[in-house]
Amino acid sequence: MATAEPKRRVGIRDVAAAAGVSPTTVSHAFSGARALNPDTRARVIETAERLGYLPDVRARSLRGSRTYTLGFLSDVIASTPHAGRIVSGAQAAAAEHDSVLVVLDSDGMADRERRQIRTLLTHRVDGFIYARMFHRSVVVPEELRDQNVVLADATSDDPSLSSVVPDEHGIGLTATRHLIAAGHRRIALATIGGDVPAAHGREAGYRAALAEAGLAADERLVVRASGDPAGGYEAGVALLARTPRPTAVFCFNDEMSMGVYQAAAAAGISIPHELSVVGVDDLRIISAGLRPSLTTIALPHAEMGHWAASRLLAAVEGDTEPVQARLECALVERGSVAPPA
Amino acid sequence: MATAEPKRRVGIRDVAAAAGVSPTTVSHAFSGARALNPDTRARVIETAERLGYLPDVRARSLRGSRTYTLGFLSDVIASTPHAGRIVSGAQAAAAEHDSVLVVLDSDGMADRERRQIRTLLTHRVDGFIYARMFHRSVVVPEELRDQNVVLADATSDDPSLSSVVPDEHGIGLTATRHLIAAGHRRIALATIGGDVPAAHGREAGYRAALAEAGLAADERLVVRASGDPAGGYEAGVALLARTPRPTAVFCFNDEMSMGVYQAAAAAGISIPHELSVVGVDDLRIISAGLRPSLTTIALPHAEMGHWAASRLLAAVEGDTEPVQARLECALVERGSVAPPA
DNA sequence: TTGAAAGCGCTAACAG
DNA sequence: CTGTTAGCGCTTTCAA
Repeated sequence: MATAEPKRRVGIRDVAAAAGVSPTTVSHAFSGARALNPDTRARVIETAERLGYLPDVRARSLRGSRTYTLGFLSDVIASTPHAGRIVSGAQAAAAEHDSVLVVLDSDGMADRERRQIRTLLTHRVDGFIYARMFHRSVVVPEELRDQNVVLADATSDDPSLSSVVPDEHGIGLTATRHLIAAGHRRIALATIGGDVPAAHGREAGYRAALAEAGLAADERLVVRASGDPAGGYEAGVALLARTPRPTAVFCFNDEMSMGVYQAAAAAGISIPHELSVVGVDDLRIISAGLRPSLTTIALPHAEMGHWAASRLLAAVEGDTEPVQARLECALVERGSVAPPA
Repeated sequence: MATAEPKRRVGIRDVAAAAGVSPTTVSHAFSGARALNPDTRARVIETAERLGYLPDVRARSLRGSRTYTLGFLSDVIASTPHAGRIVSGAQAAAAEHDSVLVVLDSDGMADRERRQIRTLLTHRVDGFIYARMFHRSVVVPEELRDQNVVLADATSDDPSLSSVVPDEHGIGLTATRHLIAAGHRRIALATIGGDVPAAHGREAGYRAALAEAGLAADERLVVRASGDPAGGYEAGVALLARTPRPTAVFCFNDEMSMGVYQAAAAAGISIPHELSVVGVDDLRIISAGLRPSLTTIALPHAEMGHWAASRLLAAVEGDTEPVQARLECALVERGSVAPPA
C-alpha cells in the first residue's frame, strides 16, 4: 500500500504562476464563470494539464454553494440485485452532472438511518435520494424536511416530494394482455398478501385486462402467498388443483414463478404447453436460468435510479417543481408462454 | 421538494459566542484533540446541540489532512447481490471510523474508470477500495499508484497492495469433505472453464479432499461448462450419463447447481436421495428457493467489504503494512445432501 | 479582459 | 486549561 505522495499538491496558484496569470484567471478558465481571452484560457488549461493540476472539490464547495455530492439512502442494499441497479443508474446520472453518490444502507433501522442522515448533512450533500428496494409508500424522516429529496421506488403522501416508481397497474395490464393475446382465457394470478402498492397495482391491472377482454375474473384463480419460491410453489399447487385448470399464471414476481415451475414439475405439467407463466422483475438468475426461460416484465431499477438523480440535480440547480413519475415496464419475452393446449 | 433553508447555518463561531468560549475550544470539544475542562466541554456540546450545530466535514478536511471519504470502485455493480453485500460491509466499516463511501461502477470500461478515479481524486478521497464482483486477479490502474488502495474480491501481483479474497481452496475442501462425510465416494465436479482463481482454487480443494480420503480423482467426473444454469444443466446431463453414475456433485456455484437440478429432474433422478448437490455462493434466491433447498458454501462478500474498508482506514491512519487476507467460507447446510442410496 | 483581496468553516501553531 | 492568529484551496466581489 503506497503512502500519499509527499510533495505538495499543485494548486490553482501554482498553475497561475506557471501560466503567468492570476489565480482568479485560472479559476475562471475552468469554471467558465466569465469570458476569457481564448488564448489565455488555452494556455492556462495546457499549463494545468502539464503540471497535473486537479481541482479540489472541497475547496470549491466551501466557497460556493454545492458539494457535487448526493446522498443515497436505502433500506436493504444487500439482498437483491435491485439495489445495485438503482445505485448504478443514479451514479450514472450524477456523473453526467459532475456529481458523485455517497451510498448508505440503514438495513431498516431507524436510528441508524438518523445517524446516516446526520453524517450526510455533515458532508453538506446537495440532496438525498431516498430509495426502497421494493416499491413502498414511505414517510420521509423529518431530518430531511428542509432538504432536497427525491424518492426512488417509493412514494409518499407529501405532494411536495418528487418520486419515481414502476407503473404497477401497467405491469398487470401488460402481462395479462400478453397471455390473452396468446389465446388464454383461464388466467390465474399468484400474488402476495401484503398491503403494498405493487400488489394492489398489479392485481388491478390484471383485472382490468381481463375486463377489457370481456373475461370474468374467477376468484378461485386468484391466490395469495409469500413472494418467494415457496410461496409460488404453494400457489402453484393450489392453482393446478382447480377444475378446470387455469392454462396460464401471472405471478407477482420471478421468485414466485420459480415456485410455480416447481409445482408444475411435481404435477407433471409441462411449461409452456400445458401451463404458461409470466413473472415480474427480470431477475436474470431466475428468468434466464429457468427451463424454459421465463417471460417476465422487467422492473426499471436502473432507470428509476437515473430518474431520481436527474430530478434531484435539477432541483439542486433550481428547478424545484415536484414531479411524481411512474415508469413503463417492458415485457421480456422468453419461453414460458405458449397458446393453450 | 423543499428548498434548502435560507437562514445562515450555525457554525463553530456561533456556538462559541453562545457558550462564551473561543472557536478553538468548540473545535476541541468535538475533536477531543486536546483536553478541556469537562464542564466547559459539556457546556459547549450542550450549546451546539441546542443551536443545531452540525460540523462541516469539508471545512475540517480542507484544513486537516483527511476527507473521511473513501472511494469504492467496482466493475459491475448491477447484476448480482454480491456488489450490494460488499458495499454494505464496506459502508459499515467506514461508518465505524466516521467515514463514508463514494460508490462508482465502471461497468468494465477502462476510460470510464479513469474518469471516475479523476473525480474521486478531485474529491480528495482518503483511499480507494478496488472491488471486483467475481474473484479476479487485477492490475490496478496506474492513476492509483500513489494512493491508498485495498483490493476486495481481487488480488494483484503487486505485493505492496492489501487485498481480501475468499479462501477458494478451502471452499473446495469444505464442500468435498462434507460430501465424503455423508458417505459419498463418486463425487463429481461441475466447474467453469475460465482461468480464474476461483476455478483453480475450488478444483484444487476438491482434489485435495479426495486425496486425503484416499479417493482417486476420476477425470470423467470433472466437467467444465459456463457458470450459469445452462452450463450446470449441460454439466449435469453429461455427468448423469456416466456409468457408474456419480452420487454427488460439487458445483462451482449456485447457478450451476440450479442447472444440475434441472438435469436431474429431466432424468427423473431425485435430489438428494439419488444425487447430492453442493453449491457455492449462497445466493438466497436460488439456494433457499430450490426444491430441495441447496446446501452451499456462502461467499463472504459483506465480510470482504468490511475487511477492505477497515484495512484501508488503518492505512489512512498510518498503518500501511500490506496484508493479503483469505477469508474462510462457511458451509450452509440445507436439504440437498444425503447419504448415497 | 484581467487582478487583488476577502473569506467559505474549520484546525493547528503558537501563545498565555 | 484556553485564546489568537493564520491559513487550507478555491470563488467571488470589487476595481482596474
